[in-house]
Amino acid sequence: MKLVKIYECLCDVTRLRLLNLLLQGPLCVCHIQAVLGEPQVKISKHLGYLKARGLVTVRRQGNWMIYALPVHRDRSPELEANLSCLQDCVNEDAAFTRDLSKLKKINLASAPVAAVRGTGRRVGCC
Amino acid sequence: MKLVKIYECLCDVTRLRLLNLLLQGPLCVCHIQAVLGEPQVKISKHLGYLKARGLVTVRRQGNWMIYALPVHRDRSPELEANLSCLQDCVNEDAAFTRDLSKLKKINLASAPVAAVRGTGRRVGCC
DNA sequence: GATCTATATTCCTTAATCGGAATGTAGTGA
DNA sequence: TCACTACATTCCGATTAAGGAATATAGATC
Repeated sequence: MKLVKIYECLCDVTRLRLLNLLLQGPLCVCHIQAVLGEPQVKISKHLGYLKARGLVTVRRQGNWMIYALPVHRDRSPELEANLSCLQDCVNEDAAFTRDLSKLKKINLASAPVAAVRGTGRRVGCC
Repeated sequence: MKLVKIYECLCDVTRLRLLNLLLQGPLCVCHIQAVLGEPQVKISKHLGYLKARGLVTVRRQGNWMIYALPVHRDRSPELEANLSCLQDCVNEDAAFTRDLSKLKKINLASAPVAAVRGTGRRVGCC
C-alpha cells in the first residue's frame, strides 16, 4: 500500500475519529454513529472511502455492517507503523479520548449479547 | 499542532519527498530542485504550504533560502511521532531512497564550502 | 409479499487542491 | 544603477474532496 494513500485516508478529522474507534475493535455503523454524532450519510461515505483504499474491512451480520481494521497479517509495514503512530497520538488528544469513553458507555448499554464463534464478541446492536 | 493538519501536509507525494530530504538536514531550494527534478514553482509552492503549517522553517542566506525541519524542542509530540514514523516508512520505499542517494551525490559535488558558525555546515550552493 | 431497519448511493453545490505560465522580488555583484 | 540569480506569488484551469437531501438496497420480520 502506497504511503501517500495512507496519509490521504488520515487527513480528515471524521476519518481519524473512525479509525480511533476501530483501533478498539470491530464496530457496526450504528454504534459508530451513536458515538460520533454525525449524520449517517457522512459516516457511511467516509467508511466507504476507507474501505475503497483498504484501510478497513467490512462484513455483514444480519442488518448490520461490521467494520474493522485489517487483521495484522494483512497490514503493510507502512500501515502498521502509521496505525501504531496514530494510536499514540490520539491518546494525547481530548477530542479522541472523549469518543472512546462514549464508546465504552454505549458498549455497556447495548442490549442483546451473544458469542460469535466463541470470540466473546457482541452480536446484535442498537 | 493539530493532528489532521500534519496529515494534510503528508498526503502529497512531492511534500513527502521534500520532508524525506529535510530529514537529512537543512537544504537550500536549488539543491532540492536538483534532487527532485520538479519545476521550480511546484517545489516553491509545496515548501510554502509546509511553512504556512509550521512543518518547516526557513532562513535566508544570501540569495538562498535554507529550509529545515523545526528543531526538536519546537516539535509537538504528534509531529515528532509522525516524522519518526515517516523516517521508518521512507526507508522501505525505493522512490524515496533514490532521492537520498541523489542528494548525497549533489552534496559531494556542490562546489564552494565554508563553515557556518563552526557547525561544519555548507555555505554557497548550486 | 409488505414493511421495517440499517446502511449505501446518487445528485448537487461548494470549497480546496494541484499544476503550470507568467510575473514579481530580494539580495548580489559588476 | 543595471543585470543576474534564486526564489516567491499571482492568475488560471482542471481535478478532487466534503457535506447534505433525497433515494435506493439488502436482509429481517411479520
